[in-house]
Amino acid sequence: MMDKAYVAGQVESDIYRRWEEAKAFSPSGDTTAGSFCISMPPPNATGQLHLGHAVMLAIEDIMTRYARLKGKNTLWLPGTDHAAIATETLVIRNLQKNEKIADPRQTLGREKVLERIVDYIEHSRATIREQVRQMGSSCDWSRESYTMQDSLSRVVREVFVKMYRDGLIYRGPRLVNWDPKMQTTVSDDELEHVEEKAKFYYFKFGPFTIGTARPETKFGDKYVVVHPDDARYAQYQHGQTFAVEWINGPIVATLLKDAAVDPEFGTGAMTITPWHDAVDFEMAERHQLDRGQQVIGYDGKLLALAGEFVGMDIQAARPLIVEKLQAKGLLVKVDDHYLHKVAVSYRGKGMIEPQIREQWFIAVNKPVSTWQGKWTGQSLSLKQVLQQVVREGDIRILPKRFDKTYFHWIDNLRDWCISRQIWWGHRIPVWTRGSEVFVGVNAPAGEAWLQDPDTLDTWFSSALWTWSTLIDPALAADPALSLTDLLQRSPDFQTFHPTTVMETGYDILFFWVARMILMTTYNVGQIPFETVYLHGLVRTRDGKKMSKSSPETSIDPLDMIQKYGADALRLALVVGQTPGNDTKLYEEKIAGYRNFCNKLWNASRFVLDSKPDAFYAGLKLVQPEWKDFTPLQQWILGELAQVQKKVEKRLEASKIGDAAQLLYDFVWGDFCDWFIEFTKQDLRSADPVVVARAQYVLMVTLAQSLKLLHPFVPFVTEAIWEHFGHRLQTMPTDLVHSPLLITAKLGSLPDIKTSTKLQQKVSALQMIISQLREKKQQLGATAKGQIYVKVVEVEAVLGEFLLSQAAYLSALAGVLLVAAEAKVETNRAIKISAGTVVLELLFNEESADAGQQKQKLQAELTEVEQRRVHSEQLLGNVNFTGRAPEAVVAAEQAKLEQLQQLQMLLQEQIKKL
RNA sequence: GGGCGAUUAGCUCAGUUGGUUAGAGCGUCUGCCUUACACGCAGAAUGUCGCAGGUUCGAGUCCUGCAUCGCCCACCA
Repeated sequence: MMDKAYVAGQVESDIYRRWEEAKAFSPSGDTTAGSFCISMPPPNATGQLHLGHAVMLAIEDIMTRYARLKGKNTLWLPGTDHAAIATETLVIRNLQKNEKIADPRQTLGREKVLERIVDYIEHSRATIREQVRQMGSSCDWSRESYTMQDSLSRVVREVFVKMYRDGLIYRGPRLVNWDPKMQTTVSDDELEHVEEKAKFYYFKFGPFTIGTARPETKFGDKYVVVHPDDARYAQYQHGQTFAVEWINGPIVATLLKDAAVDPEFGTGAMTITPWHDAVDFEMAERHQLDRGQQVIGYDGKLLALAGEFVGMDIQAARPLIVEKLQAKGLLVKVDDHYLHKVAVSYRGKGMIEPQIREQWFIAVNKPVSTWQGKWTGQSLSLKQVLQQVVREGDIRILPKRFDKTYFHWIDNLRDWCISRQIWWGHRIPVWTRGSEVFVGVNAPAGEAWLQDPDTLDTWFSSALWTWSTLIDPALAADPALSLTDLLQRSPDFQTFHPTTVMETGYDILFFWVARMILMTTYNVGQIPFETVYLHGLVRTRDGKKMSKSSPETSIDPLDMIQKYGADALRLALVVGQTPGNDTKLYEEKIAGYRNFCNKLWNASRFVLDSKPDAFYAGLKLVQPEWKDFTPLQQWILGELAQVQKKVEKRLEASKIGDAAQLLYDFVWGDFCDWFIEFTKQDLRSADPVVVARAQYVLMVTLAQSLKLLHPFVPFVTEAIWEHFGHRLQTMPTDLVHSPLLITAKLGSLPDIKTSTKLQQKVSALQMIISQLREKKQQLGATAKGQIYVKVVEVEAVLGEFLLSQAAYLSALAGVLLVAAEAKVETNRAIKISAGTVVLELLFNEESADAGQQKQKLQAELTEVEQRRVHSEQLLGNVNFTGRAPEAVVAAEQAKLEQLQQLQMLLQEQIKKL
C-alpha cells in the first residue's frame, strides 16, 4: 500500500542509491539508437551548490534521461574545476583569518600553500559531489573528472607544448590587466566596469592643454596626441618636438596625430602613458614608440619616477600631485562631475592597474590552423576557425540571437594571455637554465633548470574539458604514447566526441564556450559539441540577481530540496525556462510543483491501490483491441499518444519547459480531473470485464505518463514505479519492463487511433458538464432535490454521443439526466453552447419572470446576429478564401451554420414567451 | 557610443507560420473533507495585450517611431 502523501525527503536518497547500485548512469554500450553525451560544466571545487548549478543540473539531467529513454548510449560526465584564482584566494584568506598567518605565501612557501589548497579542495569536492547527487543528477560517477587530475594535467602540458612548437604560444611584453590586490594578471573577460564619479583635470602641457583623470600616471609622459583633422592643432606637424615644463621639471615632448583621439572630448589633446593604459599602449605600438616607463609598482604604489611621491598610494598621491602642478601654474581647471568607468577584477573586485609584463599568450590572428572543415587547403587563424564553425552551422548556438554577440566578441578578440602569477593551477611547462629554454611535457634532464613560476589561466584547462575527460587515465599514464595515440586509443573519446550538447549559462559563453571551440578545433580537429544550449540566470521574484550578500532574497537549493523535494525544484527551475532568458524563482512556485508531485502520487495510488490484491488475483486480462475500449477510453489513449508526440517534438527542439508544461497539463487536467473521474463510473460496474478494462486503461496511461515524466521528476516517478511491479503481473505482457524506471525504454503504445472527431465530442461533453456544474451552483441555494436536464435540441451525431455518455455526464455534473421524452415539471430554459452544439436544458426550478427572460434572450439574439453578419462578410471576402488556410474557412463556415441555428432557436423562444 | 532582450490578469509567465470569444499557475471570492489527493475538488471574477502610427478582410502576433526597464560589448584619456 502506498502512503497517503508523497514525502520526497523520505525516499529520494534511497532511490538515488538504488540507481547507483544498478549502475544505471553508465552508458549502456548499445549504440543502435546512437550515442549521446554531455560534459557537465565543472562546478568550482570550492563552495556550495547554488541555483545556477541547480538549473544546469536539472536541464542536463532531463536531456540525459530523455536520451536514455530513447534507448541511446548515454553518458553524462561529471567533474569539478580547480578554479585557480577563486580557490587560492579563499584558502589564503582562511589561513590569514583562522590561523593568523599574515602573509601565508611568505611564511609557508609554495609547497606548503599548495598542500593546504589540495586539502581544502578534497574536502569541498566531496561536498559538491553530494549536492549534485541530491538534485537527482544521473551522471556517471565512475568517470568523474577533475581539471587537476594527472591525466588532464598531462593533456594540458601536451597542448601547451604542441601550440608552442606550432608558434601559437609565445612570450612577450604586453599590457596586462594587473590586479595589485591579488598580485596577478586578469584576462579581459574577467574585468568588470564599474561607474565612478571622479575629477577630471586640465593641465598645461607646453602649448597644449591636456585632459586627464589620472594625473599620477603622467610623470613620464612625453607624447601629446591630437586628431589629424582637428583644425585647432592644424599648425602643428606630426612628429614635431617642443619643450614642456612638467611635474618634475622640463622635458622635450613630441606631437603625434592619431585618429583614435576624439576631438570632441576634453580639449582634443591628450598625453599618452603606454605603460599604464591600453589605448595608449596600442597607439605607442602603432607609431613604434618606446613603451615609456613604469610609474606605478605592482603593489599599487608609486615608483622612483614619481620623485618625492615615491612609495605613495595612488589615491593618496593624486591630490598632492595636482597641488604641485597647481603651484607650478600648470593647472587650468578641474571638472568635479566627471563620470567614467573603472575596471575592477571580476573575482576579487580589486581595482585593475594596467601594467606591462612578460606574459604567455596564445596568438589568435596567426594563420596556422589545419582545421579540416569545409575549408581544407586554407590556412586559418584560430579566430577564423572560431567564426567559421558557427557561421557554417557545424555548431549551433541556442538561442540563435547569441550568434551575433559571439561574432562580435570574436571580432574584438585579442591574443589570449594565459599566464597567471598565482601558485594554484597547472604550472607552465617551461624551464630555463641561463639563456637555455626548454619547453616540454616533462621536466628536462640535468641540473639547475628552473621552471617558470607562473601557472596557466583556469580556462586553459577547462577549454579542453569535452575531450580531456574522455581520455582513458590509464593510457595517459604511459609517457610513450603521444596525444594522438591517447585520443585514438581511448574508447570513450571515440564513442562520445564530439559531445552532443554543451549546456551552460550564457554568462560564460566567452570565458568558456568560445575557448573550448578554439582549443578543441585546433588540438583535436573536431568541434567540441554540436549544440550549445545557453540557459539564463535565476533571479528573485522582482528580477534581482540572487547574491550571497542579501541572503533574505536568495534561495538555497538545498533547503528547497529538503522542504519540497528535488523533483519540485527541478520543475520550478525548468518550466518557463527558455534558452537565453532569465527565470524568476520563488518559493510558492516550488510548492506548486511539489503539489503536482503529490497529485501524481495520489493518482497512482488510486490506479494501483483502489482495488484490493484479491481483485487482481482473479484477474487475467488479455490486451484489449481498440474497438473494445469505450469512447472515453479511446479518447484518453488518443490524448496520451498525442501528448507523447508533442513532448518528444519539444524536447528534440530543446523546448524543455514547454514539454514539462504539456505533461503537467495532461496529467493533472486530462488524466486526473477527467479520465479518472469518468472511470470511477466504470469501476462501479458489476461486470468484471468492464472493471478490468477500465483498470487496464488507467494502468497503461499511467505507466506511459510516468516514463514521459521521468526525465523531469525522476524521484517520484521511480518511487511510483516501484509499486507497479506486483500489479503488472496481471497485465498483458507488453507492459512488462525493467525493474527500474530509469532504464526503461519509452516505446510507443500500439494501435492507437487519435480522432479529432472524438476529441471534439469529448470536449463538448466536458463543456456541458462544466456549465451544468456552474448552473447547479447558481441554483444551489434555491433548488431542492434533483435537477432534471433534458436534451432538447442537438446535432444528431453529437446528441447521440452525449446521450450515450449520459451516465458519465450526470455523474460528473451531479445532475440526473432523463430521457428526451421525459416530462419536465417546469419550463425555465437555459442554453448552453458547447463547441458546435446547442443544447437546451430544462430545470425544475421556479418559473422566472417572463419579461426579464425575454429581455435576456433579446440581448443575446442581437449579439448572435452581429457575429453572424461578421462571419458572413468574412466568408464573402475573396481575399479571405484566397489567403486563409482551408481549415480556417471550414471552421468559419461551421461557425456560421451554428450561429444561424442559434439565431433561429432564439427567435422561436422569444416568440413562445 | 554600439548591440540585444523585455513590456499580455494583482503576481510569475504561455501565446506555434497573422485566423473562432487572448490562456495557465499563484493569489482573491463562493461552495465542498464527494473513500486517490485539503499539497485536494467544483465554480466565479479580473485584460484599452507599454504608447502612437502603418500594412491587412483580419494584428497580442508583421513594419516604423516613441517610452520605460534590464543585460552585454566598447580605447572618450
